Amino acid sequence: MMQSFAQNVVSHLRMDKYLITIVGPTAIGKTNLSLVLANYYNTEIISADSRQFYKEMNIGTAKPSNKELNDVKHHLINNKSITEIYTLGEFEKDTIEIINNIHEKSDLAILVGGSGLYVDAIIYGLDKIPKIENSLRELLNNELETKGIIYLQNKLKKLDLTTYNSIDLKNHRRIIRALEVTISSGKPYSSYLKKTKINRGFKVIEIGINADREIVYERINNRVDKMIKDGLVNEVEQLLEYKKLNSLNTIGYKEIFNYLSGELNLDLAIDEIKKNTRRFSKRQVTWFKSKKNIIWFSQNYKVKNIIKTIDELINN
RNA sequence: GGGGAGAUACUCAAGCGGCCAACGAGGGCAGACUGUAAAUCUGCUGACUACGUCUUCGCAGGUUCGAAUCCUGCUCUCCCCA
Repeated sequence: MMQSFAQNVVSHLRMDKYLITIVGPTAIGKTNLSLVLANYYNTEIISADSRQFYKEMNIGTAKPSNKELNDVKHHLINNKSITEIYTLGEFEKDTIEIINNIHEKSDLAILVGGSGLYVDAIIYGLDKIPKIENSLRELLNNELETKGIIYLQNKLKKLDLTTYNSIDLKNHRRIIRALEVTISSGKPYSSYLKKTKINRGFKVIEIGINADREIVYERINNRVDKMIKDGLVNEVEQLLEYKKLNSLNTIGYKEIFNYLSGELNLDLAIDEIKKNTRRFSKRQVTWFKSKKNIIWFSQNYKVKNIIKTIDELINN
């Protein structure tokens, strides 16, 4: 018995485990590809999409259909309520745990999503930073309102000169994050950023899909039109009382809130959703372009070529 | 037919003799990014053989050292009266 246990350990150690990541701009077809691959490799899918966590948001987040969710086991979709705060750190912890569980059964797990930062948190890891009191962020947001950004900049200059010199000082989000960590932990934010290489115990194969911009834009337009047909306005109306929540500061929702409040007519709101989605997709492309390990496939990709690429990497 | 208002860069819109390649907004393009990330923020946006040069502010002339800004004529648009 001991012997077979040892053998198991050995074979387990020798067998490399993989994480396939699938990234690319919104509406490009990531969900679809992930389903095909999950079926082919008989494995499960983890979502790296910062809005698909929320169970109250459906149409506007272009989640996989219920059928698709049932066909293949999905993780981190509908796992949170819009009223909860789900941090990147928690996402990292949850995802790693899920990947390890999948790897008990399968050599390969799939992470799909358009939230570049979230994917990076899994591939490269986050430095350990203590948890922050929620009230502190509220306090800093208040100070931003009442005293202005210069005040916060100067505060940061005193407390963490390194960060002051390296971040975009016009971006209040960056300043507030640095300040809340520094104030709450008593150590400068910059002292936590060590960029330590993590060892996750699995290898990562990064797959990117993209298309010519006109094609992406066309897909975006079609998708938005379909969301409206599917009842996006009604979905957003149900969430009206939660309008202020961060989770609802989301393309497709904020524009419809503006429609419901009478600031925009519906056609204009739809155009705004399309425009904001185009800009979002551009930001995604900018982010992913800078990632050196992504293997890109263009609009005419054949799934079998992707599988061939993955298999070659695994077998070498 | 008569009277009035106006024509500015991709769009809207300031400028009303030099500080104007021309405020601002929109749109577009490019980029940043370690716990709010579908968020947040930044830069560029007349042409070029680019710390310099060239061609622009309806068109054509004129005044002036100098015009998008003043004058004349023309074209077009809008409004009012007939």
